Amino acid sequence: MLDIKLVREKPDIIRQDLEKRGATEKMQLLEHVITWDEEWRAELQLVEDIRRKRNELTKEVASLKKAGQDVKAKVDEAARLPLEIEKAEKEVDALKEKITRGLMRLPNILHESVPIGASDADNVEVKRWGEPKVPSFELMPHGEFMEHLGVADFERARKVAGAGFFYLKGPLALMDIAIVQFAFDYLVKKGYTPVLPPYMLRREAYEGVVDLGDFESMMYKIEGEDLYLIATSEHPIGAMYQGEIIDEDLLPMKFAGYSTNFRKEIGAHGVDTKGLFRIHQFNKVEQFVFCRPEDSWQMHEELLSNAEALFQQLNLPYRVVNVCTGDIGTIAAKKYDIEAWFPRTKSYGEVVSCSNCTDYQARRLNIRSGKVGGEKRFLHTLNSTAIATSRALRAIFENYQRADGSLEVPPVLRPYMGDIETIAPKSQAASKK
RNA sequence: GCGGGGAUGGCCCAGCCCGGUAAGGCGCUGGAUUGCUAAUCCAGUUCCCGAAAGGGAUCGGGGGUUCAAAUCCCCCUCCCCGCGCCA
Repeated sequence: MLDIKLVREKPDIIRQDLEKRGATEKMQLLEHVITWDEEWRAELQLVEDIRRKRNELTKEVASLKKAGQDVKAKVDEAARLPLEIEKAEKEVDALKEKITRGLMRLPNILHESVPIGASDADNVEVKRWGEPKVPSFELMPHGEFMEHLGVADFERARKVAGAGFFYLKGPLALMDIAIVQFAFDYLVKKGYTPVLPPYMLRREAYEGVVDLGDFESMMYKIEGEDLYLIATSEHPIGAMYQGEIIDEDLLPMKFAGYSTNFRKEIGAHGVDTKGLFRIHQFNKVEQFVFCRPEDSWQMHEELLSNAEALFQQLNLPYRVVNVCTGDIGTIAAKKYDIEAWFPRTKSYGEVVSCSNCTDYQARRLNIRSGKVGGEKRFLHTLNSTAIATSRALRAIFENYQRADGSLEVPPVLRPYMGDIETIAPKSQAASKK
């Protein structure tokens, strides 16, 4: 959420930003918010004048009573005021509500380095790592390959839960956990605090992290309870400090969260329908940072480099893109995506999303930093995928696929998997050193 | 699910029975003073509008009674303790 004071005092900053985004309707919304705010302040003045009159009369009544004098005249005069107050107050509340809703729909102010563009096609590549592999044989789609190896069962998952679910079995189940451990080991060494958060949040907490109006269509809700299954551990970790004031000396607070994530909408179906690219449930290690405003841009780079390090150690080629105005969404001031190389489609696909939300999320969550009793300000929040096992597994099952129909286990994962080097058809035949 | 106890400013806590300016402590910030990492004293320390003077709001949330509600009445939410159920 944007600061109303920014709207009031420096609307041109916001206008320029919306211009960059080419967001015409938002531009109109901004002008409305400005007008509503003026009206609100005028109306507020009115209410407060009446209230003041009432407060004066109330005091007079109190002192007259104390002195044992007649209060009837004053009481009669005061009795008329509540109705007036109520009327004007309704107006004030309605305007305030409109303003708040408007503010929440206005997007964050972009960092100057965000490229201008209409869609993900205009994202700007800023880095490329690794040699994209061009296989000498025809690769199986990862889902099919997993079934071929007998380590995943999508059919039976469909039978019991519907499309978009999976059973991972044998070495693949181990590999999923191995990826998580591998990522945790790396981040913990870097000073990140591991967190296992609640997998469900109450509506009120969820409203703090996302606009449920936009988001609800992809959320799973528990029937008969005020609980939503989380779509990412970013949400419970962000909500963790809702309404609190954090001592600046404790910043930055860096977390490595792990959870299963639940999402209803899984988007377009296509060749890779069978598999782990778009699913209702997946596992992810997430980085989340609360920091001082002056540190957030440096933290943003740190989060990206952590995620990069994981893909480098897995030896999965990737590129980094700076996400453009048309693709960035409303919350982030700047966003990098890491796109891993998928040799079967000979294309890069999104595996990591790394955002600096500046104070936009913190204002909505009402998380401030400072010395208690001293000056307070909204802190900055950042979030980034460290690694999502599902998408990493797809990349692994393409990049490490062998012509003989087996899979080479990435060396960095072997210590977490009983040192197996290969997964061959018929999972029980997985070979050892 | 049943019974009981709670929710007051950054934190702790008084006020509620009996309606009339939310007391006190801790912490923090600024200042004064003193020859010493300290003590003492003073001021400030929720939010909103306002250039300021000043004003307004605020006691978990919502409604009601009243000239006036932290306080009285009704509804709701959450937390804690015990019991029950349970991995």
